[in-house]
This record gives sequence, C-alpha cells and structure tokens, in this order.
Amino acid sequence: MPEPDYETFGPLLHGTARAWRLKLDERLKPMGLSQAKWRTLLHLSLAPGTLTQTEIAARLGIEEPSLVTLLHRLESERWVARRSSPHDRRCKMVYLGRRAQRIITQINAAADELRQELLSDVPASELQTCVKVLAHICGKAEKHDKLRRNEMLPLYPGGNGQNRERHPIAEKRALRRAPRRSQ
Amino acid sequence: MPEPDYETFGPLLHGTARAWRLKLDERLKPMGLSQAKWRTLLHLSLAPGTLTQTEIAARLGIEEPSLVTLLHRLESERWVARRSSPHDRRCKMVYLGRRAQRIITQINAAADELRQELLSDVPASELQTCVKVLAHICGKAEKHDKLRRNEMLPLYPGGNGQNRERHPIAEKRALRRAPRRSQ
DNA sequence: CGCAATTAGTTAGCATACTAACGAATCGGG
DNA sequence: CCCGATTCGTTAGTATGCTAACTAATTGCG
Repeated sequence: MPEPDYETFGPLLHGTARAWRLKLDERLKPMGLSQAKWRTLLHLSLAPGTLTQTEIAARLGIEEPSLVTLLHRLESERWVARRSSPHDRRCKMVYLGRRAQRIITQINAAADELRQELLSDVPASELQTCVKVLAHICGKAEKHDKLRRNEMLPLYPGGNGQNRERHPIAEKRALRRAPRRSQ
Repeated sequence: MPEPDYETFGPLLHGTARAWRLKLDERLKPMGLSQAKWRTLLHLSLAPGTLTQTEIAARLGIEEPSLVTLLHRLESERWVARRSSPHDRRCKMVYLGRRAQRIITQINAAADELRQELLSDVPASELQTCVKVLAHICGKAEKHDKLRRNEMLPLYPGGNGQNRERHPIAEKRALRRAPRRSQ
C-alpha cells in the first residue's frame, strides 16, 4: 500500500472540506446563521476585548472588503453593532448584540456535535497523522506565493482556518494614544 | 499523544483546502483560468464524448444554475461552444474550443506539479492514512442530511471534489431516440 | 392519442469571496 | 509643526456558488 491515491488527494481534500461546511451550514440555517456569520460571532465572543474590523478580517482569514458586506448583513440582522473608536477615528469597534450572545452557546454546541459525529470513530492515532499531514501541506501551500504578511504563523493558529495574525494589536494601538504614554 | 487536536481539525481542514485552491488559482491565473474554469475544461477533455450541461454539473459537483453562468463566461472567452442536440432539443452539447484543447495539457501539468510540491515529502504511509480518514469523514458528512440522490457514491468519485454521479447518462439518453451513434 | 409528470436549461435574487481604487485619519521623520 | 507614508474602512466591479421558480421539450401512462 505504499502507493496512495496521489491523484485524488486534492479533490478528496476539497470535497471533504466542502461536505463538512455544507453539513454545518445546514444545521445552523434554522437559526438564521451561515458559516461566515457564526464564525464571525464566535471570534467576537472569544476575543479578550473589542475588535476592529481589520482584526476580525485577519482572524477569519478574509480580506477587509469581504468583511464589510458580511458585517453589513450581521448588523442589519441585529447580531452586531459598530461604533467608532474614541481613540482612533479611523477604527470601528464591533460589538456583539445581546441577541448574538444568547446563541453563541448553541453555535458552539452544534459545531462540537458535528465534529463529534464526524470524528468519533476515527482512531486518535490516525487523526493525529492526518492533522500532521494537513498541517504540513497547509504550511507549504501558504508559503512562497506573495504572502509573508507578518512572518506567517506556523499553522492553523487562531480558532479557524486561515489567518496570519498572532497577537492582539488593538490594545497596543489604542494605548498608544489613550492612556497618556503609560506604556 | 492519543489526544490529537480535535478542536482544530475542522479549521485546519478548511484552511488547507483553501490554501491549496488559492495556490493553484494563482498559478493558472496568468493563463486566464480560475479553478471553476479549468476544472470544467478538464472534465470536458476527459469525457468520452460530448457532454450536456446536466452531466457537466454533476461531474463538477455544482448545481445547474451555477454552471449556466460559468459556461457563459467560458463561452464569451471562446473556451467552449454550445450547440443544441439534434436528438433532444432540450439539451445543449458543450464542445471544447481549439484554444482550450491546446492548454489542457498545461493545466494538467500545473496541477500535477503543485500536487508534487505539496505531497512530495509526505511519507506514503501517512498520506495513505490521511486519505483513509478524509474519505471516511467525507462519506459520513455526505450521508444523512437530505441527500440520497442516487444512492450516493462511496467516495470522491469523479476527478474532482464532490459529485454524486457515477455513469454516463448521456449516451443512454441519446440512444433512446437516436440510434445513430455518430458520437 | 393526449395530457400529466419529468427533465434540461434558464432567469432572478441572494451569499460569499476577491482585487483595485479611494477618502479619511493617523503616524513619523525632519 | 508639517508633509509624506501608512493604516482603516469603504465602494465598485467581478467570480463563484446557492435556491426558487419558470419555460420548453420529451416521456409515458391510460
């Protein structure tokens, strides 16, 4: 068996990711949430403080313009609210609405449950190998190209799929102007 | 370490698939091709005869309306041509333009090369395990839900990511009315 | 045969991503 | 302190996917 299906690995990888995503989307749809939306809410709930749009985009692994329309939808549905930062008038801080806070637990539960279903009967050692291989491929695929944003995190860093931001910049930036050089 | 990163497996899976796709897109972009486009061309070139839109959509794993706009783009760029079937006026047969035939080799070469780069230093046994795990997950994720189109192919069937069609229906259909097997 | 059911393709409208180009605000070096 | 460079967010335009609802053509049962 030292001759695995090299040919079909790519399609299989894409197909599996797609099937997983569709499955989760389907279950969260009744709650009015799509993947893009609940991922955003989840990141907001996990963040230590408030996030700016740039930070959210980095954590989600999408570009800022993509985030703009996404936030428009979330805002029009009352999931989040945006306010200008008092420290930097260029920034907009994004807050979770109460409505969102109430169902983040459900989102997590659904995601956990699906993961449980899909991975339950995969032996831990095989999953471990799979993670290792995927992480290796992911690392190689992300390199080179034209990226190199900020030295590129090792692998799947945050809580999602693809970002390249490693420390909260917000606090640092805000503190630069606000607390009168206390830092 | 019988405790792999269950939590991050989903994101890692998505991130890896995404990175792979972006990488390939990037390399084929200079040729004016995106993933959706070259996958379509590839399927057309691999098919035994001419395909109808329904067949192409099934092979690509996308819905028919999605294929319509995709074909519009391919047609306006002279990659493909469409003609009504003489046997069934509802059908439109899709043909590869000469321009397309000339670069299908290049498409395959680029895809092969990238796969080579990304998988070369993954031990065959580990890749084998990975394929097994992914196939298992993919199978589980595709089941249940509301699908069950045509008893669901085992796993990553065609040459892409997600389809659920297993035999050429075209020939059969065409022959029902047109016993001339001119193609 | 004749009409109901099915099938192929389309249109409409939406969701989600991207790049390019831009305006406003801030930062930083002189 | 001021001007150029940078950063944040936005708009515009495009690509790619979806579902729902429609038209046109074909099939098949009574």
